[in-house]
Amino acid sequence: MTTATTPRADRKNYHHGHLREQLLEAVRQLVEAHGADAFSMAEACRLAGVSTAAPYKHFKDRHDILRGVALLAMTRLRETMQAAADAYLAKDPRRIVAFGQSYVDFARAEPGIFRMMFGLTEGHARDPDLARAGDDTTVLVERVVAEHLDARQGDPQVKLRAYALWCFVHGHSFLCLDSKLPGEMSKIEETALLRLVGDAMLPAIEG
Amino acid sequence: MTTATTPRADRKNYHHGHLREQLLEAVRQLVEAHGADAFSMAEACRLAGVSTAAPYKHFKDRHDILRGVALLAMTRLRETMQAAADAYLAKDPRRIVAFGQSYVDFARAEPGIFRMMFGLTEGHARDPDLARAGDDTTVLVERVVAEHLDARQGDPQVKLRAYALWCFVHGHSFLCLDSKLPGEMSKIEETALLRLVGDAMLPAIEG
DNA sequence: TGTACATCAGTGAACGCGCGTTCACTGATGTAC
DNA sequence: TGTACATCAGTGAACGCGCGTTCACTGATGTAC
Repeated sequence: MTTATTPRADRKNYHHGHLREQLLEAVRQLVEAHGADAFSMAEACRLAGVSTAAPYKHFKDRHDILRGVALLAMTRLRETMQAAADAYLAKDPRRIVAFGQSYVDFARAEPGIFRMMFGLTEGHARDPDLARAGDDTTVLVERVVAEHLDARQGDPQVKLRAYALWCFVHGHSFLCLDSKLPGEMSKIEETALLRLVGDAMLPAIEG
Repeated sequence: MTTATTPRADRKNYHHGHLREQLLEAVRQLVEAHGADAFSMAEACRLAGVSTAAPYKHFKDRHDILRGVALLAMTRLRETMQAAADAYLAKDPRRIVAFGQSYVDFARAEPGIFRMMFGLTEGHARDPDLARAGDDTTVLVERVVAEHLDARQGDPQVKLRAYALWCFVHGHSFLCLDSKLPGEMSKIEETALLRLVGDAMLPAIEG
């Protein structure tokens, strides 16, 4: 949100003060604009208004800074999902729809970042921090599904259904970004879609 | 499959004969190995055993050749799915499972290509040939779902359910690649998952 | 069948480019006394 | 409060690199006569 780019000339102090944060923000913008593989350290430095050597005081290399951006985004996504869930009581049927919707909305709002989060294939893919962030999201999904079904969170049936639901929402998000949608899917139809899937998938635990 | 790399030295003739095909194959390998953004024309030329200027007799630029690879892969994926569907009678409940499984199997067998197909964001994303290939796949999914439900293919309910199913399979594929799977999901569990989703989602058209 | 010629798929050398990273350095800040 | 000093976040110049693309060219192939 705060994009206060500070060109070298404009800066008062020799020391930047918030370079780490500002580099992460600059890379976030670049990834969103040009994709994860097209961003360059040089361009990020230009955006942040520092020399090309400055980032190496805060990050090991370009993979490291990208990993940092992905980690922040993961956290942001989870907080968004959490907020969507918190907006409803546990047994409200609208809750699970809003929960899934928040995921899709995030993907649509920040397609470049969303793609990056799930597209890192190089060394950073196996980063423990990123893995933990992913696990946290898994736990959140399982908790919300368990509450929806009024079931125990550890129940294998809950885990299976939570995963199936996540697959659906994740797939829909990606297909949206790729515009593989059949025609154009309005917000209303999307809500219907989410509800259909929720209704079909979730109560099945009793049967 | 046929990876007959022909280094310049080994080649008998001045003219290559199958350079276009061989370049596409070389790029396919490189994309699979290093990702869509990491492949380089130069490396593809080395693989195919020609000078770096040769490709420009067959492709406009690097985007053009990447688009060609994506198009071939799209076709290959659709044929695989078609074959999976053809292996069962229309009303066999195993058919829809095998159909979805073929999609996931393709993603797992060629993760780099699969990622590329759905990750092109630059100019080629709006390529008409690619769009048509995507539409063909949509039609195939809708037909198989319609046959499974013994319903008319144009039925909006069929379209909706076909899309929901595709979302699920697509999302599962991506999550597999990213190893976001809860624990390790064996082939058996995956079949159960696919069947669960099919059972939950597809008969719902009557209710 | 033989020859002249148009075509065009290949060559290889060259270009300019922007990149990631390193280096010895500089100067602001915080702390010990 | 004043001074000496360690720390470390910044600088800017330089490096080597591989890339995408273009160029004038070469030589194999197919065709018209």
